[in-house]
Amino acid sequence: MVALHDLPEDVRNRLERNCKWHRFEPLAEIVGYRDQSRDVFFVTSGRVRAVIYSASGTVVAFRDVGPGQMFGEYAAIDGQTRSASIEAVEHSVVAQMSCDTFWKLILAEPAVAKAVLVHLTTMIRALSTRVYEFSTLTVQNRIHAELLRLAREHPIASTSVKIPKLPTHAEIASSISTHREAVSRELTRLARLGIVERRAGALVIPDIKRLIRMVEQAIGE
Amino acid sequence: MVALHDLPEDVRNRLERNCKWHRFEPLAEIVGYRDQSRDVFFVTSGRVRAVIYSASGTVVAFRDVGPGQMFGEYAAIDGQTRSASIEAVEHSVVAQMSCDTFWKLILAEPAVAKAVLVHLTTMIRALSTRVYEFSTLTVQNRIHAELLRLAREHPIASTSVKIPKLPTHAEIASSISTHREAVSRELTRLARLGIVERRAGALVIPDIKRLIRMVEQAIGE
DNA sequence: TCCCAAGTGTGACATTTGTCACTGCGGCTT
DNA sequence: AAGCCGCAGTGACAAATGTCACACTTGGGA
Repeated sequence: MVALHDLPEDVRNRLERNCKWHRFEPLAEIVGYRDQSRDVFFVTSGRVRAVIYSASGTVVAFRDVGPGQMFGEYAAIDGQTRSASIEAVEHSVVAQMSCDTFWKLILAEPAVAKAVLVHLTTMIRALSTRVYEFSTLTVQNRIHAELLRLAREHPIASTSVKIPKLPTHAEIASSISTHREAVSRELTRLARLGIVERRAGALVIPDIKRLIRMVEQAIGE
Repeated sequence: MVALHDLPEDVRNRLERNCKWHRFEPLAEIVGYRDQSRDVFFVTSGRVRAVIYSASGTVVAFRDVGPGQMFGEYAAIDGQTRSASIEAVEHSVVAQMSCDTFWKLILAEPAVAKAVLVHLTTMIRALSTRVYEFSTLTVQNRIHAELLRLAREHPIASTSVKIPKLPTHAEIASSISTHREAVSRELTRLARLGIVERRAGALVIPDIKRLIRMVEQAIGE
């Protein structure tokens, strides 16, 4: 997370005056794939998502961006076209900063430079993992790995983890490159095996270590 | 490319004294996947490759690093373990710089900071493309796209491009997540269609625009 | 309350992709 | 010159994955 919060107050104030603020409704497109714009955006509230729609209708989801996080940084940094579309998932408020201001900020504030560098390597690692999983894991195992990633965002209660708002099957599918049906079937299978329990809107994993073992075994095979 | 060449000479000399130099034979492992080291390396001559071997023997290739390029930067930046193994492909000479020196360099030299930022976004774009292609293209189309990428590294002679040293089928396969056989078969098919011509050790693409059209059509479908 | 839309569950089937097994071809070594 | 080795070519088959069709569930609005 790029922590603009930690900047000296006068710097932050000046930056905020340099931003344009926008609100977006769900499904609104904020940035278009391959656009030539180069501004950087900071999400204040809500949630937006980086996706690419192929012409045949397949949706590839790259990442979700929530409060305190930024998007649009790739084009701002390298001057290329937008690497993906950004669309609002929820009602969102975002601040728009020009690429020039962003560069000045990076070069003037070492803490920002560090944060951006770390942020970029984090993205690289996430994408590498995805490529690696795609190359070595079956669809089933990718679903397990994705469940584990979702679980890791929530606290462990003794051995069990509750994922309160499980994304739709279609959303899960589009982040691991498969189809809704495969996710549905696998969840049913995992439920039969007692590895997950489906509760209204939520998913409970009674024994998270068991899932961890399954994933580790799949990766190390 | 992170251009250390462009630094003032005194800075560069000091840096070079801070580096340890190494030579590696082909197949030597320079950095191990998940190691905890954090040094950055610069390739002076030769070529090294970032790969992960799954326990089942599948090889996933991430990128090749040649003279003037660096590797090991992710761990140096975020302090995590190594994201992949690095092994020498050819006899290579490599300079090793400590993570601390690297950070000082970034923070002291804006040109270096910029270069590293651009380099990281380039990596992100390459990985995103790979994820996108994997999610939307068939094996055949991924082979076409990879051939096009290889072709783009070489000059166009009127309409044709010659790829002098085509990587082995197995190498191509491991950068697009498929198998040697698929590459072999598809090259045969493309040769029959007149889209490629096989010459001793080289591959000629007589009409590069035709290949470009094929790839664009596949992506936009 | 009822109905609709979005999301889900599941079977049957089609297609793609991977696996195995074997042959052939250079180039290089002994 | 013979033989070996890594890479390449290819057929037959197995397995994984995707597609389609349709029924069911559920949680808000009208």
